[in-house]
Amino acid sequence: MRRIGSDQDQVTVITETFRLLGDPTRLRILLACLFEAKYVNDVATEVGISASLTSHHLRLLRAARLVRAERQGRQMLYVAADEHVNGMLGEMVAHVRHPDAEEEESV
Amino acid sequence: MRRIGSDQDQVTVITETFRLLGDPTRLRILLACLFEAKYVNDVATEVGISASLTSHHLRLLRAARLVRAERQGRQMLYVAADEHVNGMLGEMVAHVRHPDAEEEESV
DNA sequence: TTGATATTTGAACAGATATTCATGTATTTG
DNA sequence: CAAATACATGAATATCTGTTCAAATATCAA
Repeated sequence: MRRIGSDQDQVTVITETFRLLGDPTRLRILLACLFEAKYVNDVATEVGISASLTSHHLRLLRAARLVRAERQGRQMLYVAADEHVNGMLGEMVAHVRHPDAEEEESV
Repeated sequence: MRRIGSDQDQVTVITETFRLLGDPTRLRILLACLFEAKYVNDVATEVGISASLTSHHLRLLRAARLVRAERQGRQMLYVAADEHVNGMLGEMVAHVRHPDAEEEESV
């Protein structure tokens, strides 16, 4: 296995990407267009927020290459970027669902 | 594949965990005790921060079950929790290293 | 017990950030 | 052209969060 974290810049990029996923609204936006491409307004409606806020978040997700964008007429199609995003979310779900919690602690 | 994100509470827990990984200092702490258990002071020295700050972060990582703790005399051994953490970091690294960036954009 | 080491905890502050609202831009339709 | 639709953008703000410092706790040694 390759050592992770030896590169300083890489840690910066990684944390930036994790940080983006660390907001409930933004994660719901990403999940909304995980399996199928969607328009901004549809995402906004599905998540239950304004189109403006949706656009703000999509811009950040796009800059981090977590979603890709494509114009269709006057609408914009957004979809989750690559399969690593999917895999990462899968591992995270597996971690959260982890059964053998030797000690639970309320924050 | 199982659908992700249908459960509201699960999204909350997942974002909370992602948020913890989204801080450079905290991620470096986690990386420091990824492959071997380490004492707080050693982690602090390795990362280059105070023991106090290290302890603050380790408490959060522990609450999210990202690390496990074990007392050894008057020292505390911390180590990354399960293999999902490793897998998740691997997928994230793969995403960041992704070659086919169709369009780069500066934030 | 007293002192030293290792870690934890709490409060306070400074900086970051998600959200809202108003405005601007692009694209299509009449 | 003008009007309408769909997004994007910028500024302002209220909240959150990482960090520091001081003090507390725990464990061991003498």
